Amino acid sequence: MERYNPQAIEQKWQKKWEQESVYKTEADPKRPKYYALEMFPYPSGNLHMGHVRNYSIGDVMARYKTMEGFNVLHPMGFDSFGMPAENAAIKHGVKPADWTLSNIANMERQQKSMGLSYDWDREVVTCKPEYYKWTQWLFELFYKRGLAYKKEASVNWCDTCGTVLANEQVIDGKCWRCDSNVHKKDLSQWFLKITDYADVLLKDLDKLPGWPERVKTMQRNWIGRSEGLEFSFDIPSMNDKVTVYTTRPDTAYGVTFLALAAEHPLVAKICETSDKKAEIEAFVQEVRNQSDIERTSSESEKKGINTGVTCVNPFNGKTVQIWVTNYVLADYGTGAVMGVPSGDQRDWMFAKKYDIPMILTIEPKDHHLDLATMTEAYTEKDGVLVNSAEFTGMEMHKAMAGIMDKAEKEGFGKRHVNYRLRDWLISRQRYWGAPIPVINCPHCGEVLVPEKDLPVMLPENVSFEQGSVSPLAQCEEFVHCKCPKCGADATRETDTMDTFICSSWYFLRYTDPRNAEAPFARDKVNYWAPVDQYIGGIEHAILHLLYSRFFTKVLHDAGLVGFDEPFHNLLTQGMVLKDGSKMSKSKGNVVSPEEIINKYGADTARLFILFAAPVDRDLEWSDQGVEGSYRFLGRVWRILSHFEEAIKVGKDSYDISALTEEEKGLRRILHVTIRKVTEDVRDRFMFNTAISSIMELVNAFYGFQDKAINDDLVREVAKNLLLLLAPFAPHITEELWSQLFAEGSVHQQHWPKYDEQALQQDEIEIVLQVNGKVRGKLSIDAGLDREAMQQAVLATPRAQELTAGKTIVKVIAVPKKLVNIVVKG
RNA sequence: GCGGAUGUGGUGGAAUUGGCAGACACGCUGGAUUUAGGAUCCAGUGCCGCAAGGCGUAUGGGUUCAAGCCCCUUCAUCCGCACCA
Repeated sequence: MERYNPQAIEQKWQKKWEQESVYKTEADPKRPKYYALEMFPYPSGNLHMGHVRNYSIGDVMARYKTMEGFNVLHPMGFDSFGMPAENAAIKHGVKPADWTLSNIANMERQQKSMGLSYDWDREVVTCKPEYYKWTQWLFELFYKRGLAYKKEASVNWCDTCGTVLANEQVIDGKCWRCDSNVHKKDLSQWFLKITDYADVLLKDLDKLPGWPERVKTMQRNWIGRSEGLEFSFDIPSMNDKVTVYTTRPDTAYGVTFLALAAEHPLVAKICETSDKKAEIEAFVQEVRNQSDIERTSSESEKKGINTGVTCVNPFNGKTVQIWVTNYVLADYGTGAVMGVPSGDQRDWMFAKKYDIPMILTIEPKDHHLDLATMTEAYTEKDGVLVNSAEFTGMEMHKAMAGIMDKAEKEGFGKRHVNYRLRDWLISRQRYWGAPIPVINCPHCGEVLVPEKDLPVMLPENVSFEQGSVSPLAQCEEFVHCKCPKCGADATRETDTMDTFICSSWYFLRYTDPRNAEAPFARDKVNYWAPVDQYIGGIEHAILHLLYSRFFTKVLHDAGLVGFDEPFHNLLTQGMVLKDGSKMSKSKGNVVSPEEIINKYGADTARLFILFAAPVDRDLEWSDQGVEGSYRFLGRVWRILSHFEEAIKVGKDSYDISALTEEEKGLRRILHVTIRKVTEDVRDRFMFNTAISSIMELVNAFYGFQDKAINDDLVREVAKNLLLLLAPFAPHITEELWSQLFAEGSVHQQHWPKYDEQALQQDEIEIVLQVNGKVRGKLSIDAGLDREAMQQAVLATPRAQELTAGKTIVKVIAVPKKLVNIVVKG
């Protein structure tokens, strides 16, 4: 046999697999299915190592499950709408579609060079009309179900991207994509009512044991459910009311002021009649000029202004001042907060600064507090009420319930659940996205584009000028249309949808990708979906994974799918690092997958990336490590070449009892390896240790390189070695399989099963300990029970020597492991 | 500040249920082969020590015959959330 030449064999097999449609899949209700999915990429132009890691993990699972007999769906596609294509158009004058499609072509080529087992016939590209038609159709479904609406709101605006952003896309006050500062703007925008699903999105996280705890925690925090009381203070001078929300109704008797957000509608109303109008408005302006980061930092100084207007605490009839402040959030709760300095640290600091009185209402159970000597608010969630009328003396949790009952009974308040989660802002003032299929008619108002007219196509001839308004809004032929209801002249919605909409349902489209009548057929989606194993980066813990769950639940409620969670199991892979930090152009530490594949082949690249670290941990790239993986594949090639004759003359079925002890030892290692690799891949995603155990098998095989060995055993070892390695290194195993076994593709063989008999040993080595310290190793009969083992060990010369002149206090024997002799003296 | 994760040789990492710490690999050292280099094959490689032996899984303590693993303390690094009333 020739030398291992990855470049030659990899291309050969990739071509052959494609010609013979080896990875094509069809739904087959008679067979158990397995849906393996990697997060589809944005077509930036080139694969990076993170992609290689992602796809390598997914490909191992898909190939392994196929060999286990599952009907496997393993598709790929492109999340191809978004800003970068438009930026390329602005900068270089290329059309976003051309830029995107040529990037896709290049990335597909790179993906194909990895030898991934995708069914390319199912490819989904979100920027193609055949796909975004259904994205628009789904928008209309949401609209019809009352889950899509337009409203005027204070929204996040990114100047650089020239568009609004969803809350989830603002990271530390900055744009998730371009990292520039985000500020608030009042605009009329489209939202999806994800808040209607807040509770079920939260609750159903408990139905996902196959998700990392970390991701579930992040989603729980993001949804941010809290229970409390909403109640109203009367404003006698204005004949009005102001409603507050609190999770600490037990402190309601300690209210000494009322705090409003600068944006609260009451502020403007107060200004209408107030003689402090100018002062208040100046303060409001100052607050609104602060950046989001400043405004929401707990470190910022708490400031406010007394409006001079007062309101009445319905619990105790006390009159308190209404303040406008910079620390109350306008869009959480009611935008108004009861101020209890003794029970809340923020209120404490505010009251200290402005000399607002305090009332103590909660004390610890074991001692009294004195406002005069306190240095901070008492915020423990444990204590007894004081100064609280009929609730004085009551334990705080009991009081909390009692106080809420009182508010509800007397009709000035109601128990209320609040969420941190906001509705999803989905309109974007950009061109390269799916147009929102809505027409604005002067007579009929908002009208959906009829289904027969979908998709609303993106026009091709638009101009891109940086800093201008959305190209779509400038495109006359796009904007002007007739109202589908009354036929009058009307205008189109010129905003497009957030690309996260496109990616919230793509995994369903894969099940029926060419359907022209519907987003997917019910039988197909219900056969293949939900996804059995989803694999991707942790960066989508909230964004994509929350949105996809939301979509799935809405589609479930609409009867389109028979399940209500999209991803059964989730694996969040670690990052690929170089020199301790994430690969990036600016750091100059990028390793190009294409170069690595050209130099060593895809099998080496895949093997290294799977071997170098557990899948969920960050992986440090090592050029020397890659060499090591390449060397290992060379070793596999050489040892099988060396045994070529034996493999070919060996028989598949043979008399195992004829093997020598040494040969039995090798056979035992083989079957231990089969067990280990199976369990590591199937149960634990421990690809690194699966590969290391295959390496041990190869090392053991080398031990017979210059020795006489049974041909049948050689054949058995070689065959199973290739089967075990096939999911990790698909090309080299296919090539060796075709040369040595020639029974069709190695990837269409059955996954090997280990032989329980082969694992048995007559003699085993156990450890001898004295007082817990290792003092020797002994070989004993494997069949001995605890008692017999103890006797056998104590009788050995080594044990005698170690215990001579000492009193044996106790002997602990662990079958097949060790004997520990506890001695004294 | 709150929540979560992680911490093991020179390096990446292994130890699945409390039972031989360091599998496998990188690197390094030596040997074989080779005109030479490379490649390959073999052996060695936690630290201290000539050895016997001792020490050793971030820190300090505890439980246990036995602890990387369980409990408590402290520290470090990373991630998420963060004026959410």
